[in-house]
Amino acid sequence: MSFVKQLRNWFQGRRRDLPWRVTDARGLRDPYRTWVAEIMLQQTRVEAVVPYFENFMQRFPAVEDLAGASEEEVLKAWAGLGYYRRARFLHAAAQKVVEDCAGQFPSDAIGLRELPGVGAYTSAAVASLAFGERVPVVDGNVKRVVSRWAALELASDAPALHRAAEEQGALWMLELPAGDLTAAGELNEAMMELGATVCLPRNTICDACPVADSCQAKALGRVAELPLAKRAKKWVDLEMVFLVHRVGKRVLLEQQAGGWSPGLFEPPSQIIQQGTSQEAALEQLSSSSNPESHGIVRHTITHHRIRAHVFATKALAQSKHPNLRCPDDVPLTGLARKVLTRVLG
DNA sequence: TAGGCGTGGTC
DNA sequence: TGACCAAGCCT
Repeated sequence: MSFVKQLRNWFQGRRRDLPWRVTDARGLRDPYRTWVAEIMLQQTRVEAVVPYFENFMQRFPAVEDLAGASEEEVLKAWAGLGYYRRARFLHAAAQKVVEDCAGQFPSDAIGLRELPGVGAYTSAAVASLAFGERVPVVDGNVKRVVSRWAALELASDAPALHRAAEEQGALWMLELPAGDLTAAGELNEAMMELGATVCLPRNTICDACPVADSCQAKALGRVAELPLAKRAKKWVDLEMVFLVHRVGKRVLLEQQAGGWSPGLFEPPSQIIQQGTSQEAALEQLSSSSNPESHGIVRHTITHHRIRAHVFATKALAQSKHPNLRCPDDVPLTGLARKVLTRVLG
């Protein structure tokens, strides 16, 4: 039996009963529900999505309800799911569908791709599941399955693996029986279901795999190695001291000349060099009396992991210092915001 | 194109 | 415990 037939047979026997897997008489799904589910599922586990999806559908049963809601209402229904930009895009896309398309979703992947927040994955998922279009989806699951099945020596985040999965998926689409509107969506979901329940990142369950007999990685005993690990970030750990001079509501802020955020403002800081002490670094910043410790804030920027020791003092020698600013008046770096929040609340 | 975005689960 | 991951997208 072919890969496609084996996979479809397997999936038909064990597809999970999920609230967005509701089909009409033709076996197709409602595009609105499908779209909302796929956006929610981005980088988010099925179990986490289910209650949010059901609540969302109750609150916004149709695309017109979503388009007519306020952004605050939408964000409230999204609160806790994370990646909140998804909710704003979802809201904007609903308004676009209602205003520009009379409430009708574009019926192919190319058209769907025009909606904000809808990328290569989501457009293919909705097009295949709601419209029967024969386009392959490529997500993390599909890439893992393909990389093992074909024993590709590629990292999980390599663009070449994404392309290979797309090409292989397009070939599998060609094997589907003509005239079957449900086949493409079913194959796409079967690939993802295989990756999510059997062909796992770790502890892969090859005994339960319907295509183990044609899997190259299994034949080579390399399932656990593929896809190759993405190159680990070379983190540089940095220890810093920040001193926040306060005079009333104003704070001493220095504009960055270079560094990570040229032009932005931060309180004076000092990197604690290897072999030197926090106290020594602090003395570089202030000759004034005992600064008060406000603990440590952590921040990550590019490949640096920063632990910043935060100190504050109200005793500034001359209160007419030119660099005294209201923090709200100047652009602050992300790290400066964290430091100031720690001191000022 | 590499990094940022949120949260919860796993080891 | 912290690092890493999970149905991506945008800039």
